[in-house]
Amino acid sequence: MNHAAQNITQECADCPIRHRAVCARCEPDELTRLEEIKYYRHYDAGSHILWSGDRMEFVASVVSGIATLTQTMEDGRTQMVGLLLPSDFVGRPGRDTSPYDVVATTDIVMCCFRKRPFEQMMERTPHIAHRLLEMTLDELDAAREWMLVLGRKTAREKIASLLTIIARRDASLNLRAPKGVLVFDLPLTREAMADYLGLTLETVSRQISALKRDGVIELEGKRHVTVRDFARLLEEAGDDNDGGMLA
Amino acid sequence: MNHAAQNITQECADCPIRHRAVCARCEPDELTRLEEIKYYRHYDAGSHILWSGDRMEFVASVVSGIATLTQTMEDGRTQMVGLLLPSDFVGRPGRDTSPYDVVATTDIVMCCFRKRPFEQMMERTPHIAHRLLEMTLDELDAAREWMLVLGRKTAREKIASLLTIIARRDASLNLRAPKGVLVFDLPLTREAMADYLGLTLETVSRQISALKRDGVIELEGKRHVTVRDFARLLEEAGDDNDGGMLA
DNA sequence: GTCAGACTTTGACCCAGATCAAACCCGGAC
DNA sequence: GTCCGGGTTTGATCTGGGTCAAAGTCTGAC
Repeated sequence: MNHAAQNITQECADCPIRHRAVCARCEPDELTRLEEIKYYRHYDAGSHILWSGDRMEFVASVVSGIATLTQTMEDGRTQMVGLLLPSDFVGRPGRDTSPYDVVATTDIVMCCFRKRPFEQMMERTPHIAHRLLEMTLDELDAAREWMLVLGRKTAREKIASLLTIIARRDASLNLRAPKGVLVFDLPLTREAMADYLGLTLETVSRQISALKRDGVIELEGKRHVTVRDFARLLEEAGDDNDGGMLA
Repeated sequence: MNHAAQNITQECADCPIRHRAVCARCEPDELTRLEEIKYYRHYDAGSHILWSGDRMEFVASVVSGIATLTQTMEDGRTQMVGLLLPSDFVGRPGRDTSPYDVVATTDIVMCCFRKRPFEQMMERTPHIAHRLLEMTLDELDAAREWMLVLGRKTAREKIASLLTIIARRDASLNLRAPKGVLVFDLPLTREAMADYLGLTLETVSRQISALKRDGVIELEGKRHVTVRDFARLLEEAGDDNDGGMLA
């Protein structure tokens, strides 16, 4: 488990969903109601949280650890369609089954709410429904952004785009690094990255080596990354906007 | 404008959103309120309905014609991230600007609702908010399904997947064809298909020719398609489920 | 009818990324 | 310490789809 994730665990110890997932504007009594129906689940690295087609009996937010959403074809080709980092929300009120495999990439703790009571609460408190719509729209935007990556970017741009995403996520939690320099651990194996990017693991490895050789990133071991010039990384990603990271 | 689209125009003449977009369960008085704030817009083929970053002052459903959602990189590479067919909904309550270009592919008629009154109505009638969440989840699923297509499928599978989608859409409207045989017009140029599939227009053309040569589809002119064996097409698409098309 | 322009097809060639194969690295079990 | 196995890197080669180029088709204006 990486350092940033541990932070989240602590930050969210009393009420994980307060963090970013559901309750940005919760009144105290609503928080209390959420407290009453919540419980925790732990999964080991590598285990399936949900299989595609499984009945989903809960919605949840990630407390610590990493999970992925993947789709798989009969012949085994797989595509990752989402990455769940601490504070992310999983599950869809109003739907019975999961359309994807949800797999724990690291040991992971989820803060769960049984679906029925959660849905009932949604009906009572419209702003939670509103917040959920907003989160779904964010996910939709992210998915469509990723369609551009998958459909039109080169292998090098794809890697840079992924690093960008992970860096942004981690950096918003990890404020220790001096401004402009981002330090983080890759939460995924080369193979998982490949499945996210529509590449092979060999190509991922080669492109990471190339970015290192060209001074875009520094690597310590196989997972620990330092980015000294985030603007440069964005350029490599073929990204025109900075998502608010650069003042 | 193709025949199916004309059908929709007639079906929806009195209240387009009643069709499938927003109002599946509307009470009569809610329909009346919607009637009061709706108006129509016409766009010519090829014109921009919204530019990326534009302020959106309305939400709308497509009455007739086709539009696309696209993202473009600075160097001109473009990726289509959504296809708007008759009865589809555009616009996101709670968001101010469009993250995508919305372009009319054919002449198109939209049934629009000014955003503010629409949002107010959403607050008054929770089931519309609920329906909107559902539609957004559908879009999210479609986007993620498409990520698998973009990331992991071959050119031939991509083309077959696109035909599958268009055939399903059109077939649900066009009940004249004998069971099992689907007949429809391609609503997109080869270039637009390429932008949807993350290919070049030459590759699209070659793969369509190949599917024709192999008897998967029949072509009359450049746009009119007959599919005699839908299961075969699904197989070519690498798709395991039939989305309920085959009994 | 015929001309212009937009769309499409087809061919020849090339290259980014896949595939196949072999080492390498490193942490944990013993 | 040594061994083992999963993850990673690197090299050699192959190929699907991109690129460049030319020709074909259709439609609508005149």
